[in-house]
Amino acid sequence: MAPHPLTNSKRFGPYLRMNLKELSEHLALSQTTVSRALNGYPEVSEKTRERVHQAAKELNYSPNARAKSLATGRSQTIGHVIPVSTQHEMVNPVFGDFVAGAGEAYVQQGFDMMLSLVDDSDEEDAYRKIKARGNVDGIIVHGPRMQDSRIALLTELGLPFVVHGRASDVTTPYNWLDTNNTRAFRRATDFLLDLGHRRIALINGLEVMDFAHRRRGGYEDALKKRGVDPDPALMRSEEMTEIFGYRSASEMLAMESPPTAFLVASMMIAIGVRRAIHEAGLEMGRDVSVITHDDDLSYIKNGHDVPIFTATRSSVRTAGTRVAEMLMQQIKNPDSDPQTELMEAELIIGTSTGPAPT
Amino acid sequence: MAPHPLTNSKRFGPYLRMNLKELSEHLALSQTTVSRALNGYPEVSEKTRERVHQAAKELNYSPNARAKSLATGRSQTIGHVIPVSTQHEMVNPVFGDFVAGAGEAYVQQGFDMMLSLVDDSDEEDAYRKIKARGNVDGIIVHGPRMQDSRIALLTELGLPFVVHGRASDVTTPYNWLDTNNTRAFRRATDFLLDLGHRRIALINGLEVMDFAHRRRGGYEDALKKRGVDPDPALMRSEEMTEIFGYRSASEMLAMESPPTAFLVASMMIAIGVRRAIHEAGLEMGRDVSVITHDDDLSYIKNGHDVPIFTATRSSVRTAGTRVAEMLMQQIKNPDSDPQTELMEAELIIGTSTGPAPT
DNA sequence: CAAATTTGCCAAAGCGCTTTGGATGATTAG
DNA sequence: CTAATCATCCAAAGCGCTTTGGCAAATTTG
Repeated sequence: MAPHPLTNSKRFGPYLRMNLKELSEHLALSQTTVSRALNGYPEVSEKTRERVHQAAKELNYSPNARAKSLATGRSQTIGHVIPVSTQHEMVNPVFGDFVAGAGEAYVQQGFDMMLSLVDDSDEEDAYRKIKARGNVDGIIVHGPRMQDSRIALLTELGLPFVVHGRASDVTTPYNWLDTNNTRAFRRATDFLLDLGHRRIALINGLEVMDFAHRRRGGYEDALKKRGVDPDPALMRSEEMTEIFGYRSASEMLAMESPPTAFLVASMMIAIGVRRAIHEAGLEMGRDVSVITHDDDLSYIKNGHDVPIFTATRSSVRTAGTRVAEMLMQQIKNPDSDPQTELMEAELIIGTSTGPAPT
Repeated sequence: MAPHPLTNSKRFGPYLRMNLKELSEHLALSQTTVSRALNGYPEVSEKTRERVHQAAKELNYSPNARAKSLATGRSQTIGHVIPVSTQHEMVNPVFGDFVAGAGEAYVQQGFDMMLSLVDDSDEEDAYRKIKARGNVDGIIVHGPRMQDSRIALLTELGLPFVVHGRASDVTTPYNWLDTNNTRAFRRATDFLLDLGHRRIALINGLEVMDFAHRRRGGYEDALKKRGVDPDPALMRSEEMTEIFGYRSASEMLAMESPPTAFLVASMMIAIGVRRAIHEAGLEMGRDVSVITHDDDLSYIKNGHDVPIFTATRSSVRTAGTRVAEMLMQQIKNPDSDPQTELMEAELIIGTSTGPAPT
């Protein structure tokens, strides 16, 4: 009845954009055959397939992703959902490396990557919408908190997902990949205890975040096991900026009984702590020891050959790749059991630690 | 003839997902009317519109984005294309802030954001494919080089785009937003010259990148205008990491005639330079001055109340927002003339600069 | 050499939406 | 009271692809 409003001249830019119909007419074949040829189905002779591929390349044909996705029900797209609230998870330098790692995995398997900023306040609605709008086949959940309602919601929605991190309070099984934060910080604390330190400060990330909560757990575990009482005056928890590290350390170093060592949650914090130590006229590694967690970020490397800081290191970029692979696997095989993966951090020894001053 | 393979039970997860047909049957209305009601067309009575909205909310209906986009020819999605080559632009901490800023603008106007990693080697093919696949309405070009073939290509393809930065060698008009890098570094250099510094080092980003090239231009301009010959031994150019800053400064400070001031291209470099200065037993701001460019990143703030470093500051997050807005504007109004915007950086005075030692 | 397979291709339906060009009944004008 | 005008709503086509079920022609089989 009605001609469709989008005429060719409107749809195509100044540059030609082929569609399947045109390509098949050009080849004097049906759309079916061309489609099958391009998608590697067996019901087409090698000669024809060759011809089709040739023509597709010459005429610069790529199938329209939206049409394809509508027809197949799969979008070949992964969503990364970034919670935005007071703090912006995304601007965290860690995010860049994570996403870079994931991106590599997507490219390999022909997936696209979509970012969505979601406000904490209408989280539930947002995730429902993502499902309904249907432009992703699955999502990666960033920044899990200790108790995170998103996991139950997504399970209920039946939208495949993998969590980067875990939510301590969720007991139902789900897909996650996490660093063994507890163990890393227990080891780091042990290392400092072995060096004779007893007043060890913890400068941590926000402890609503699951990873920060676990790190603190490891730290306290280790202290208690040696009969050292965790001192609340030596613990801070906030967003992991340089300033936060600087301020915390400055203030603690000014205490009557200052810490002799700092265990901190990120390179940025560590850099701030180092500044505070210098400013106090002390030397790092001699007067005060520092251990940091190191996400092995490309732009904030912990030294080149010799590490600057003693650190618990775990590559967040590798994590990104693995999480992406897990999700794509899950999408391919929706009935498979939930996968989990725990990455161990390695303790690398730099020049920022030494025996406790006597 | 053939029933479609995707049955309801397969398409829907365990959770109900409404489509337009079902919604309209539920309301005893045609799909046309429901569609018009939801999209605010006038040919529908207020009472009906009300009913439709009500039902949509109750039944948790959101239109399928892929179908909608196929029907309208618009995808409501912006692509961010990240060149990956030796270095990974994306992992640059700047990227996180930029994308966060852009993301906010997208949310406002109901756009989605898609990231694509594109290898430099098959750039042309990749951009063609992006156009053909048609899942973005426009793209944002990151990391422009001095001569950047992407601009001509995209213009030819007729795919709306905005460049974050500029390409010096491209003379045809196109949409861009840039910081006035030349001016910023000229001012910074002038500032140091005014303080009596004559041996001023430049620790720059990769100079194939347009922004770095311009910064160097500003620096050299200022020097020459005062009759100071730019000394190649005082100039370095590489990826802007902490290590690079540290190494460059260490080496230069060990020269026979070391620089008395450093002009550097990023906070990370500056932090490395500071480390080198401390390690050399010098004091920043007294023995050696440092000015950095400061992108005002959320996680690498240049001090709180009092800036640490004297800096040329320009918020990359604001840039992200503006670029996104420009692109959406351009998409809405494809025939409008190319827009350009030049952001001025402000010079903020911290404690890292002082008169040249005599 | 006829019958049973196999091979290679095709027409048409369907994915879920928008939009065109009516149609229908209510309202107003002549 | 009839004709013209509106205000609402609808059927159906089309966006560009995949996939089902068929159907000739070529090949193999008995």
